[in-house]
Amino acid sequence: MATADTAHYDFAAIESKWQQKWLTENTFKVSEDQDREKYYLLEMFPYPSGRIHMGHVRNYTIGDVVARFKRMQGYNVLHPMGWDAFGLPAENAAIKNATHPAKWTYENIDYMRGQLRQMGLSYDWDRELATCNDDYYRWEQLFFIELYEKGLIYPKITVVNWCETCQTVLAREQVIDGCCWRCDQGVEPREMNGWFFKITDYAEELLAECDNLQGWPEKVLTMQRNWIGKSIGAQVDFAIEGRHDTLTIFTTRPDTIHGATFMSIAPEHPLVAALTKGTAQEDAVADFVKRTTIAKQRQKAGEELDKEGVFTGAYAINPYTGDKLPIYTANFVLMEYGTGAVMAVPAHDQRDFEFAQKYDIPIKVVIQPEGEALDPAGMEEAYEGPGKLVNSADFSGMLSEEAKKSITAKADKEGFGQQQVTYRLRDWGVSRQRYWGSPIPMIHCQKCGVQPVPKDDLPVTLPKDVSIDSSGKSPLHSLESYYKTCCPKCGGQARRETDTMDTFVESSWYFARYTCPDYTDGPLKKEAVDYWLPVDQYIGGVEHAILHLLYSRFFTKILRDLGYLTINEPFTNLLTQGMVIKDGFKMSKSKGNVVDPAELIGQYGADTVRLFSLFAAPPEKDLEWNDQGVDGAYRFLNRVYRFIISNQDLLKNNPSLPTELSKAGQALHRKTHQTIAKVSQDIDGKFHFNTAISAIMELNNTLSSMTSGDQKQVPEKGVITEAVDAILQLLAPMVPHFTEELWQLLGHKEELTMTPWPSFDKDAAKEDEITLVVQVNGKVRSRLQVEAGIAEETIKKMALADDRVQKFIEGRDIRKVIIVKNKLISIVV
RNA sequence: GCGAGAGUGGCGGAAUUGGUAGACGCACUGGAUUUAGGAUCCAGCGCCUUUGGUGUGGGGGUUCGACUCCCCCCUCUCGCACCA
Repeated sequence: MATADTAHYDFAAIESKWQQKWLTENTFKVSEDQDREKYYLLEMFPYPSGRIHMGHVRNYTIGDVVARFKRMQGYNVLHPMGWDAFGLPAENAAIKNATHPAKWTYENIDYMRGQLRQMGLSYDWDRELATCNDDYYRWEQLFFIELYEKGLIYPKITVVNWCETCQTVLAREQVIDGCCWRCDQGVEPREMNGWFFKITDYAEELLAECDNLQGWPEKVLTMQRNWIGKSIGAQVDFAIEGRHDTLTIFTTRPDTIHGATFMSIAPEHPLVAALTKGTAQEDAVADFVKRTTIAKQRQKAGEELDKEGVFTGAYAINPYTGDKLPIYTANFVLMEYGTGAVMAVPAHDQRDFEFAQKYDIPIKVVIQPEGEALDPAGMEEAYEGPGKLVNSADFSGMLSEEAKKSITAKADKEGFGQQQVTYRLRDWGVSRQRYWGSPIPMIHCQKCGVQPVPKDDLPVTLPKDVSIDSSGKSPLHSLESYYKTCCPKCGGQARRETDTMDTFVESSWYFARYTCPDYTDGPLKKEAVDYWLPVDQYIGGVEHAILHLLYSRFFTKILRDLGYLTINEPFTNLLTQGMVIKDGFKMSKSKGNVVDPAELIGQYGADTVRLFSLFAAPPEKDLEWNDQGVDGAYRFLNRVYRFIISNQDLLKNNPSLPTELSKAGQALHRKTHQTIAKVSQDIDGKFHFNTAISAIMELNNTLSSMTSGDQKQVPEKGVITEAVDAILQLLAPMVPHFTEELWQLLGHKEELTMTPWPSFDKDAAKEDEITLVVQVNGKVRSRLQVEAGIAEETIKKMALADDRVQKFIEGRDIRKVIIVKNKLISIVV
């Protein structure tokens, strides 16, 4: 510890001292305790990329403040940490550095664990887990098999983006202008067999339960709802002229069906080839399909292709009108949504309108908006709103909403259609042709087909003795010792599935495994999950608003249905923290605006870095990084430090509060309790750490100005002690090392971590003197110092007699006087 | 295009059952102290034509009183994006 006249506190010594103590004493270890109320606080676990960045610092600081705050409030707080350790970057790093993904990953974990400890985060390190360990992923292999048995996992052949050079499948975002992001070679569509989770079975529940997630930001819920994308409409079969098969379409506007003048189907639709085979159109259509496929692949995100299509030569019959409608294949129809085919109503759908104009197809109005008469000849765009039906046989005269029901009912009754609910949500494809992931526990037998690995044989361990070459190809596909196996059913020779699981599978249930990370009798220990789950507060970046959070919600529901959990939703409250920005951009290596937390911690200490990241912005907003702001945080801590050091003797005997207080004593006592109230409210549930810190700064400013040399009246020792204790207690969750050290220095026996959060005295916080604002015609003209609760008549007299007020009311009629109790008096002249 | 959110000093941000706009901090300016300081302390700090006026993206409205409520418009950020 430094001496009194030193300007800076010795953060390095203090921080390592307390970190050592927390580590060796296992201070934050918790277990189930039925007598205490639990609080499960979780931050999204990191990918072990190498070193922590500012985003981590911010995320984990926010979480740690809440954890420490709740602990001081008396909760049994579960606050774990682990590693989302599988994934592609490890393979890329392995190629680049000629190492092994496992080595790279475990080294990163070791390094980053040290960095997190340097931040003074209050984790129960006994619960640390890494998803690349087989004692973790073995359980998701078990889930996989159980879900397969329940029919919630199935294999499907899909078209994927395949890079022949790299021998791998590419995700949509890895295809850049139709080429591989890594080798820049052309990407081709390829049919591949993959495993799918039937998340669509849960679409309705996932959607409905959004309404119950009151602790989630509305923004995230909206994104989830849109992603699930429920629409209610009708499915209708159109007969195809001269053929026995039918064309089934989905529409949300059955009310417009009498206005259909053509049909459009997706280029990939199986009927396209069937309808044109051997006809004059065959070549033209095939050419169009090929061109469109390429164009779609090259299509950049956000880009819309010009509407284009080609006539197939076939006609569909509108079951309502008997009209013969030409069937086009069009580039804007999506195979993956609805049935991949739509009826086209140019008068009431903008896309169809544009298409009809281009190809000179008739436009038929069947909806008339109120007070307007649409004329097909004069229309410049489709009318998509509601209205009254016209040209619609028996349905003419109905309003859109009624017509939707009646028209669908007719289809249902006559057997050519029915009401249909459609979701945008697709089943979750989890197969990855990657090495560094959890093996999919399936076996392919020529004779018996697909067989799950027997549960007793789990885990299917990812072989470590492989080398990763620069091709990017997973070594598992050619590793004979791995894929060569026996069929569990017939015992014959069989091939093991060589794909691994999407890493999102691991992160979909880790929060549950934290409750019993060492449990070996199963994935989840009932007593542990029942006590700890759900997570009370989850904190992480908004970039996970859709996928990770949706998959976790889905996993919670399937684990419930498998009997492992009893909860419906994993995260009661969600806080999505903003990004860390510098010079207007998100910190990134490519922008060159990265600030390394390690350097800052070395320069200022963890407490300062924590304090600044809390103070600079409220957590849900982006944080603009400012090096000078860090200085400010550091200066504040030093001011507190110097005050305590220089008043050590006064504070050390821990004087108690006198019964009679001087005026100065009363004022400081009041400010202390007002600050306790403000900080408690700001942290609890609101997470307004920035305003909490500014309130503590105010208290500190009051304290130092009241006790500086030239004051006539200084507060009593007991009041000063109370204020100093409050400052340390209120700061404790944010700057834990700093406050512990000073707390100990002041002679407190119990660690601050274990000390209850201070309570505030309502009476003490009450103001007895108030500044009353006097307004004339809505403008502030004067201020009055009055006692609280003074009579309104007295106030009125005082205000009217005030010199500054007199100037503005002299010689005018007073029309009205409005008094807002303890706030202001407004005179209208 | 659709959906959500946001526009307040030089900067980060405070303040909304309508009631002192700019808390707290950064930067800046002046002073003190110091061998020196990027340390510390004191004072000042929205703008203007400063006994006053004006000001929370712009315009209008309600009100004694509007950052806050209502209407119109502009800008920015994020998400989705040919979803039939």
